[in-house]
Amino acid sequence: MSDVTTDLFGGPARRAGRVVPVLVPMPAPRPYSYAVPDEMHVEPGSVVQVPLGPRQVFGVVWDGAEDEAVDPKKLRPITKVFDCPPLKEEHRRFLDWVSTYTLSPPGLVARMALRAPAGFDPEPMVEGLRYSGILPERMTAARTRVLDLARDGLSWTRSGLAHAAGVSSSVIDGMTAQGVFETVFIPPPPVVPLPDPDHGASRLEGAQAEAAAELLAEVRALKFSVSLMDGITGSGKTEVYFEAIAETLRQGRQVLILLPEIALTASFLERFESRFGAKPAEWHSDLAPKTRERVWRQAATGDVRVVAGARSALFLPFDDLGLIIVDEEHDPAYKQEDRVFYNARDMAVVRGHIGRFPVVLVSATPSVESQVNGLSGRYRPIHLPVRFGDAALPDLHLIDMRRHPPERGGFLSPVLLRAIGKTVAKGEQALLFLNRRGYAPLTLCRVCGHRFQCPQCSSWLVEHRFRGQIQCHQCGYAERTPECCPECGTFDHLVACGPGVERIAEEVERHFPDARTIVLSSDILGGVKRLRLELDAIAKGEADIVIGTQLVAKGHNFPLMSLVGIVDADLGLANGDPRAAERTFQLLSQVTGRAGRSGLKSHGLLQTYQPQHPVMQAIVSGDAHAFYEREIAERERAHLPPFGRLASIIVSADTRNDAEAHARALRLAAPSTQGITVLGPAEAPLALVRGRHRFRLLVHGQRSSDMQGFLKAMIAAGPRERGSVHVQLDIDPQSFL
DNA sequence: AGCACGCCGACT
DNA sequence: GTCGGCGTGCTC
Repeated sequence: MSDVTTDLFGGPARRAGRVVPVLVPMPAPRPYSYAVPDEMHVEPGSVVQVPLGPRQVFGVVWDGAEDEAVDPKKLRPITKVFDCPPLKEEHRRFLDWVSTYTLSPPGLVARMALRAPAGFDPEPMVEGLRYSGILPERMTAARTRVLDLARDGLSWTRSGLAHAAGVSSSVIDGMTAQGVFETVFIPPPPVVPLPDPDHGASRLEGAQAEAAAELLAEVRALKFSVSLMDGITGSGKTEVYFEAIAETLRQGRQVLILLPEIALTASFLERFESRFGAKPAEWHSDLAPKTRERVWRQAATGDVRVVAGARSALFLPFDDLGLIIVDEEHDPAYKQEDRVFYNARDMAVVRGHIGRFPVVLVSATPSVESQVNGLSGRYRPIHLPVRFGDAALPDLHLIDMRRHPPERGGFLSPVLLRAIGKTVAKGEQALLFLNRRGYAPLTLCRVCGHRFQCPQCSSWLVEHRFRGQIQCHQCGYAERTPECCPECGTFDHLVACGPGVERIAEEVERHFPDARTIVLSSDILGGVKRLRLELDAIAKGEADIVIGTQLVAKGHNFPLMSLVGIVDADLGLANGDPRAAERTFQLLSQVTGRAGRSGLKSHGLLQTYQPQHPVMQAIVSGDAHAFYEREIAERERAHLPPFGRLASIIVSADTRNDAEAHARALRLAAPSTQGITVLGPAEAPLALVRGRHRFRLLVHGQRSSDMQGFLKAMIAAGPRERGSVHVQLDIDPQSFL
């Protein structure tokens, strides 16, 4: 190989001591410099191993501005270059962009693209067999079947051939011993078979066909675009975007389907398989290490055509990515809130822009900012109405709790109780939804008024009667339920305030002692396995009344479910979160959508003290558009995203006092800034509550450059405890691409 | 982010 | 006398 003239790092190589920048997985502000040993070939994007302090780490050879000379005495040589495709130019620009946008060190962003230790070297060849032309000494029926397959001269794996011929592998071994096969080395099999774009194509009609045609046109245009596809559950969004995937596959390009982690279910994969004849490669946090490496590598080589993954899949080193689908685009799980703070939905848009390919955002209840982008024409809106002849939507009604109060000590109104009774009597199922785990969210002493509070983070301790514990849902602190008040020592005067699912179950059992009642919440004893069993049991009709938290909102179909009761539809409306109304709308839409999917005439009843609230009105009238319009206007008034003309800053910290203190300092650091919102510990994400002296700034605004200048000044001037400032720019990325 | 170094409290 | 908590500083 010729050397000097092909040096990719500008000009002839200085033979003695070529130096390249390398991004290492630590929070340095820029790449470190390493010496390239003679005879070693590296180029920008090469995945390498380098010494860093006392250990060896993975890194990526970078490019860009020449960095100032580093003390040559510090310079150490690259240990090794991995034999894998270098990260592509567009991938590197993407990582740079994410680093700048999120104000995260580039090395930590690059680390997300290298999350497959040991996947960087090629997989070893697999030992295989090929027919040698020699016949076995004696023919048997089993041997004939094997030879019929092997005669084509292609290579087989030992177990693959045995399986295909329907014989045991000892038949193969016997033939091998007689020289029927010669050993060959074949490339390892792909992690998933190739998907066939024309495998299970179904004919789409009406609105679905029109929507698919629009997406197809975007794919064929071979350029950047963002489409926002909305339509309620059952309107066939998945079938429509499958058509866009098929077209991208026909172009020979790769596809990424982003899903919130919990939506990556077997049922989604099966749906994909029945359309394309093969499963997509999966990518999520609890993938087996071996599989993880293979998916990483095969995405890089192009052997994997479709990846369905959680947000981190966005950082895979695709060979030729041609389409990203972001399903459930409104889902907050797309936000990563530790180390590098980013929203995968927005970064997907950025990756599409850099790679010049289409991105499709999909949701039954789009986020307000995406809706705005759809309305303004920045994203192309595609609306799917309900298909004619489909199961009717549930018939939804509000229960005004001021007019139909529950009996003393209860939480279920007589109207809802009557409806449950009727449903159960018909042999159908009722779902009661309350997004609150445990028995009661607050316990207090009736004698002295003491309230049980978390000693670590100061939120209320939630009683879990079934486990005999009081727990902090913020930080995980738990203790045995005390029998007396720690303040005044009085026994038997502790009182539970407010309902949780366990308490609703108690009330239901009191009214319907003969009904089979199940409580479903994420803290269920027996974990995910038990949960799956319970869900199957419910689907088979082995329960009459199901009481569940938000985990019943997703996915599962209960064919016998004909009543949904929302115990407290107002819960979540008044928690200080600027997205409270939006989140409630999304959650309640999902839950009420659980009924009415079976052909049974079904009903939804929402208990509320605020029947006039826009969320309640939007849900029962089915007029989502009116809700969005109002919500958008509301935010415009409050200078909240996506319209904040001035920066809007949200500070959250582990105590409300800390948050207030930070906010005061921010006002001092940047007096022109308006709209500082302070969130207390209840709203602070778990990760931040756990680490002490950490706070988070959520900055909403429209222009990234302004935001960043402002933030840098503020960080320099503001209070900073051990450098642990985390910043999330919750801005529309398109406005400053 | 890791990891070493270093300085004060309770224990095999 | 040591073990071990986490504060501080460094890595091309």
